[in-house]
Amino acid sequence: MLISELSKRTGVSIPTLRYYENYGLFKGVSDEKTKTNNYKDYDESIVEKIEMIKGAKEAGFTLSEIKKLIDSWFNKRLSKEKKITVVNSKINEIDNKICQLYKVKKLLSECIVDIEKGYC
Amino acid sequence: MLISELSKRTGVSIPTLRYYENYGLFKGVSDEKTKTNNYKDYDESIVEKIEMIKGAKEAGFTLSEIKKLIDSWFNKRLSKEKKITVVNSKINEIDNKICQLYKVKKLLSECIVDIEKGYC
DNA sequence: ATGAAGTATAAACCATGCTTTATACTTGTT
DNA sequence: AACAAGTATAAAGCATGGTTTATACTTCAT
Repeated sequence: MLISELSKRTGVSIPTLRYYENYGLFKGVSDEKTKTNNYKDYDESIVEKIEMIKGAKEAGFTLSEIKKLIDSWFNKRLSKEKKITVVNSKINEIDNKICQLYKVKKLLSECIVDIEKGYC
Repeated sequence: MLISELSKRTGVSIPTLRYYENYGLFKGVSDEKTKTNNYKDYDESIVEKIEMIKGAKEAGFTLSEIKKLIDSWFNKRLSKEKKITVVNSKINEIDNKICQLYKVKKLLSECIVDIEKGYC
């Protein structure tokens, strides 16, 4: 598919998609031999990749972190063990974030009690 | 306490503290009458406030969001009910973020299975 | 009383993650 | 054939959340 469809499918704006592609998060292919233009083609796997990027971003990861994750993920030279190590360390980070969020939630819940008591 | 101690107590750099103060997240007092300087004094409640800011930031809230929360929190003119509404809506946002993090975690766990099977 | 260290303020600078603008080529419709 | 709409690239612009720099005053130890 072309970039406009990719944008529709993922809900990510065209400039942002180009920014991501330029950043190295994914790569469309432009078939230089058979086509007169250099329009790029994006396949289904890229839709999935972008959904993953969106999720990771909402979870608070930076593009640089996401890129590292994707790079190790699709790097054929990396051993299974090393890939798993990278992904597991991200899972740990997510656990920490979840833990942090529960702490803030607790703080805010206490805050509500204080408000009800008229302390603030 | 003075700003350098506040920095030590909270682990937040002095320029960042000044940035936050300037942003309106808290306010030190400089006693114009009794002191020859204009050094500001920060009390214990400000340490707590900054811990809260740190937590909220790690949880992914922007300074602008945090400011709104603090403003409503300490705004005497706001009714109990309105304060509680503001804080509850933040709690909802936190729940959503937690949910999102679990989704990404699930994605990464599936990814590990794929790596083990040699799919990527 | 002098120099090092702490404080304050303002302004410039910087990285991240985009968005906007400008330019140029391609395609598709009429 | 011509014009709107889509694609590509590069560069500039922008908001957020700081850090760095420059300048000046205050305090503290000697």
